[in-house]
Amino acid sequence: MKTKNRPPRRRATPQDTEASPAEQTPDRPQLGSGQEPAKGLRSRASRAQGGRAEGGRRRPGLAGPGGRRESSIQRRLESNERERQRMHKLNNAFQALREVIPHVRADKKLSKIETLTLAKNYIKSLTATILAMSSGRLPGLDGPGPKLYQHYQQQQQQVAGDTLDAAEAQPEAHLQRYSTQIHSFREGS
DNA sequence: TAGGCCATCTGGTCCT
DNA sequence: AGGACCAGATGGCCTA
Repeated sequence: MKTKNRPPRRRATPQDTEASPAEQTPDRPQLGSGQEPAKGLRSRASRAQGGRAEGGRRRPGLAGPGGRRESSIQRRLESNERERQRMHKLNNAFQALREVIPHVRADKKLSKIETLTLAKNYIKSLTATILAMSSGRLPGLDGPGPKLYQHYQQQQQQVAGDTLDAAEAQPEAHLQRYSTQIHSFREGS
């Protein structure tokens, strides 16, 4: 696996697009995202927002001065901004998730798919650990142990039924898989 | 240079 | 009706 340790990318500002009018094409509207400026590079927002005829899908409806109505363009710009904010929230959530997954090399940022996969198996390993502790300590007595274990068994039977993967239903397998993934991520594979 | 990852735009669809 | 959500498209950045 390659490293994904590059610095966060900047986003465009209205100033950006104004600062590079030569790169703008007349067939796309100007958008403003209100983010911090870039250094030497056009931001994604700047690019895709219509600076050039590249970045993002090109729509015939947007083409040409006589393309869309002003109100339609304005709605699209507002929609773009909302979508951008939504994706930023999603990315913030990913970052928060990365920060609670232990045993990950600090200098290597997990990709989104790595984050989700590792988190899933981390949760499973924690569940297996809790079960091992509670069922061993409270066999047949009052308390969460037996109920939790029953619930877990039901879940695992469902998983096994869905995936036809018997190993997936074994708590030990979760811990093993998590450990393996941590190891592989650490090695940058 | 290829491949992986990402940000952004966009139109369609779902939801409130 | 308007916003949220989703997936496809596109091109830039980075590493091996």
